[in-house]
Formats: sequence, C-alpha cells, structure tokens
Amino acid sequence: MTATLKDFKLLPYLLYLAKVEKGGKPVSTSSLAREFGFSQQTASRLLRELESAGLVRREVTPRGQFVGITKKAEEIFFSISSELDSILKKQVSRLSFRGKLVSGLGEGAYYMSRPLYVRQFKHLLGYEPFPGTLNIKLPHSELQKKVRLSAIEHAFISGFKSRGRSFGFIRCYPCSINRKVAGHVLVPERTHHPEDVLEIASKYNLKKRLSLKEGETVLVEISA
Amino acid sequence: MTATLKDFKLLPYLLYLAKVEKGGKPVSTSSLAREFGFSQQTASRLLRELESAGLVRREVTPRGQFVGITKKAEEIFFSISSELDSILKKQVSRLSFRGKLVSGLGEGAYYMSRPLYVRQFKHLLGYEPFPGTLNIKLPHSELQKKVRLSAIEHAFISGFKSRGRSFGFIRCYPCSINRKVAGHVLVPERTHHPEDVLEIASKYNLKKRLSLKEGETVLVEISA
DNA sequence: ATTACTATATTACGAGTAC
DNA sequence: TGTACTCGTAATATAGTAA
Repeated sequence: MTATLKDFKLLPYLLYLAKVEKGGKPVSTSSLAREFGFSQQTASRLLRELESAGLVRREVTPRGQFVGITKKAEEIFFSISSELDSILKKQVSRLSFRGKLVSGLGEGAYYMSRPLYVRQFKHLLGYEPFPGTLNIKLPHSELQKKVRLSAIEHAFISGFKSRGRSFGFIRCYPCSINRKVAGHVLVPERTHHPEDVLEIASKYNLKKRLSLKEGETVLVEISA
Repeated sequence: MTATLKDFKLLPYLLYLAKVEKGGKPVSTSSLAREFGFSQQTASRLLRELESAGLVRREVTPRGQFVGITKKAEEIFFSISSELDSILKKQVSRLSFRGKLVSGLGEGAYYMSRPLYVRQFKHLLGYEPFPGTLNIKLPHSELQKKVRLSAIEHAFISGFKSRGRSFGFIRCYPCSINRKVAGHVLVPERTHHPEDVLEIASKYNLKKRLSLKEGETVLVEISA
C-alpha cells in the first residue's frame, strides 16, 4: 500500500539529490562520486538505477544533469519518516538532558507573568507557574537531542498580541527536574534564548526548592 | 557530528528490529531472512554486522536471539528523521487533496461559532470564520497524504472548557480551495468526523461563493 | 530446532575508454 | 568538460555443514 524502497541503499543518494534539487544546480556524476567517495562510473549507474526505479527524473546535458525527485520518492520519504516517528515515539521515555544552571535575564519572569500566558498555563497544565524560569545551558553533546522533543506529546500555549507587541506560541513538554520536582520544558516559537538553553517552568521556585546554585548540573527528564 | 550510518543498507533491518523489540519476542536468523527474502546465512551475518557496528545488542540463545537497538541506533533514527523532515518541509508546496463535497451535520457551524474559537481565529488567522465548514471526503488514495500535514507550519487554536464540556485544540493549515478562495484545513484534536473527511474553514461561505454542489470534486491545496 | 563457519556463486565496483 | 559503455576484479550472498 504505502510506497516502499526495496533496497535502502539508494536512500542516501536520494536524500542528497532532494537537497541539491532546491539549489537548482546541475549534478554531475563526478560531483556525486566525490561527495560520497566512489567512482564516477558508480555514480552514473546509481543515477540510472534511481531513474529506472522511478525515483528521479533526469535531464542529461553535455555539461551535467538536472535531477529532480519524483512524487514516488517523496512518498517514500514520508513513509520512512512516519515509520521512524512511530518508533521514536515509543522510545522517548529515555529522553533526558543534563546541563548547567545559568542565570536568566529576567525575561522568564516577564513572560511567565503575562496574564494571557498564565491563564492558558493554568488551564492546559493545571497549575499557575512560578513567575520565573530555570535556564539550563546544554553542552554541545546534549544539544542534538532537542530535535527529539518534536516527537513528544506536548501542550501548546498559543500566542497573542498585546499593546502592539506580539507574543509567540509556546510548546510545553512535561518533565521532571533532578528527579524531584515536576515542571515543563518551554520551547517558545520565537526564542529569546540561544538554542542551547533549556527553559523550565514549574509551579515552584525551582532554584529555591532544589537549592540550586549557578553552574550546578541539573538533570531534566522528559516524562511523556 | 550527528550520528550517521556509513551505509544505509542496514537501515531497514534496524527498523524492523526496533519494531519487534517492542514485542519482546526473540528473532531468529531464519525469521529475519524470511521477512526480507534472503538466506539465513545472510541474516546471521547482518545481525553480526549490526552488533559490531554498535547498532544492536544481542543475546544469542540456542533457540533464537533477543535483539535490542542501542542508543547509537536511536540517534541515527533521529538524525535521519530530522533530515527527512527538513526535506519534506520544503516539498509541501506540492501537497494537495482532491475529494468530494459531502454534507456536514452542522457540527462545523456549531464549533465555528464558539466565541473562544472565533476569537482565536480572528487573532491568529486574521479573519472571522464563516459559521460553517466545508466537508471534503477524500478517496482512499488521497488519505495517506494527511500525515504529511504534520510537517507543515500551522496555526494552533487552543482548546477550552465551557459548561463542563471540553473543546479540544485545532490545528489550522492554510489552503486554497479550487484555486480561487483561501481558507484553512482544520484538524481538530478530537475529531467528530471520520478520518477521511477534510474540514475547511474560510472567511466566506465557500459552498455559495464557489457554487458547489454535493458530490462535486473539490481541490484543496495547502499553501504553506 | 537454533547460529555461524567455509567454499563457491553472484553481484557490485572501478579502470579504461568511446562519444 | 560531460555520460555511460565493457570487462577484470573486489565485495557480497548463498549452499553445504558443523556445532
């Protein structure tokens, strides 16, 4: 029923071609070969295989070829993507972050006290958040795990405009902090933080309640 | 930097193993071979390759083996998944649905006139929706495309409770209808429709404005 | 029933080269 | 510069078996 690749061998090349397609630049067999570290002949054969499998259209010219992925390839991407998602959803229990407590600049407190946010917070998450957030700076090694959040069930606090200023929506992922207190990782639409900072809201003043000091390592576990 | 598979050849087996792992059942080399249509010997070799590549842990017993995917494999799943997502996001311009107009049962009008929905609609989408939705029944062939919606930027209208009744959140995907009028595909948290019906909101009375009749084919194009 | 070794068959790769 | 053919060789899969 759903489109499938008999052999996943072709997948990385298909992914690559899908990416360069957007650039509108032609692909040569030798550039493809260089990219993946095999011979020009192999690249040529792969492109022909992809074409005869109905995964790409090609326009071969004397100075390169224009390659575009087909609808069939796109459908394969989707079916693999959704299969991966369904596997990863079951795997999320293991998602945790370890980072160091850094001082916020007070924006957390500002945002967490906007009445239109607070109301949604109470309504969707069941508590009134402490007016202030815990900011956890993640080391580079933990950073890539942030993308995994998107696969997790979360509450969605919608944005609003107030006095000409617009406040974006916020995704809220249930979590525990140091295995002691529950809260939510906040991922705002427009972050006012660098990407490597995790912002955490809770009913409590987490810093006080957990006696945390600046620079201290904090464990945040997603509890979906 | 991000975990990567030198060869995607192993990916389908890894996916399969990730799925059966959840079942807690053992995998035999011959069952794996049967599943994929190659020899038992090849299955044995693949499992050993996966193990030495650090992608699975194994416990081999005289009557089968228990296989579990490792954290490394999981990270590869995530990196492929996010790569696919980024490619698919750029591809959405091509997402369209073709289905037949069916009569709603009036719920569309009911929902579209709840003040708390209407307010968010005006605020987030910039218009006051016509109190009623267009219901498009999708043929089976179009149905699988619905999953692709999740990759598309959309507005998020949050739910609320009113007189003991709770109204779920609604995802709103910008679209055009018959290439003439703009609107939004509504995907409610708890749908009151069968999965094969697309519900469309607009500023206008779409049925009148486009002179649509029951059973007529309607083209809905996502305009993200 | 299993897993996994060794030897042979099959397939994929790349150098040389034509266009 | 391109692409893509042939063909010798390298890599990979399977058959036959042992444990």
